[in-house]
Amino acid sequence: MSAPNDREPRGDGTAERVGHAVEQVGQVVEQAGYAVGQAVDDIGAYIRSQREGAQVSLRQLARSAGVSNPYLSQIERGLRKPSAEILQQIAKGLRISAEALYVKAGILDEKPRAPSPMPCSPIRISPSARSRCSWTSTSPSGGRTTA
Amino acid sequence: MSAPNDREPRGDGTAERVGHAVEQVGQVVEQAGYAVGQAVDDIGAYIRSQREGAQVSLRQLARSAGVSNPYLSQIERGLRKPSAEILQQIAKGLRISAEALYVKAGILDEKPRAPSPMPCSPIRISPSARSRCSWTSTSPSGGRTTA
DNA sequence: CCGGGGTGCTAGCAGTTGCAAGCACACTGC
DNA sequence: GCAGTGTGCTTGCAACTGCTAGCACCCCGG
Repeated sequence: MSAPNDREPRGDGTAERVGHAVEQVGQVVEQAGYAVGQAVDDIGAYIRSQREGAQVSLRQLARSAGVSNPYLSQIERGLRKPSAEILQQIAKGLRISAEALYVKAGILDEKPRAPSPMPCSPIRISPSARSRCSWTSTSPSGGRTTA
Repeated sequence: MSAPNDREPRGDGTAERVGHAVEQVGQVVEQAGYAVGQAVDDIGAYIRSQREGAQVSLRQLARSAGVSNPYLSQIERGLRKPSAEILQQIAKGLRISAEALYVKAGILDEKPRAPSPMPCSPIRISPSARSRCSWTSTSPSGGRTTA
């Protein structure tokens, strides 16, 4: 059994337990890396899976989406990070909602939400709301707020 | 009265009427230009109005949003077009929803919508759905589809 | 063999994005 | 006067985005 021996073994039986723990830590790290890698590649892999599910070639989707096929290839492989506009075009080409791609890309939350500006809307400013919207705890002209 | 005379006057009274019509056309074109210009500057002007409504300086918002203040200035003046990520950060700084800025920037629709991929979801592929998802009216290997 | 169609990817490049360094100006206190 | 703080903006630059031209490969028909 290839037990890792990167530290001094404390005893005959302890070395096996340490090796087992190290092995578990390695698995956890590996899973974390997989999760991080998945997040980075999520949108690209998702686009590819949608495209393949629709049985469409990369070039066909690129054309119907109005993006270049090399760029779509790079996006799918996670080499580039497309803008929202490109995602919108790809969604149109895939005939899915742009929001679905936004969510996968991490620029939109999953839950539908009314896009309302709050709480410091300029239309509803009143003296009491103004004090609520104060940004500096100190006086407006005070504080070391050099940019 | 400075009537525009870019065409031959047909008669003594017709010249005035032509000039009046040209003046009206000019106004319509001017309004259209204003609408186009407004659309381009919409997100920048909107961010500025929100910021001023909250009585926050450009630098204060830039810092709380985590973007550079020159860049925020450029965005407000319509000189640059920020990415969705930057819009997200600005929304956070303004304490408004990112969706509100996405809508103003034209990358999200006004109406809340569930981000569901449809109709060619790979999970729901079935023979009938597959034929519905066909992308080429001709046979898959036919057609001039050179990219 | 050839040419024609298809496929996905590589490489180089122009334009864009977002930043840091710095400027000019205003205001305040000594 | 000075120095210190604040304001918004200009400029130059590195990194990034999205593209075009081209490559290698596959399959098919003459």
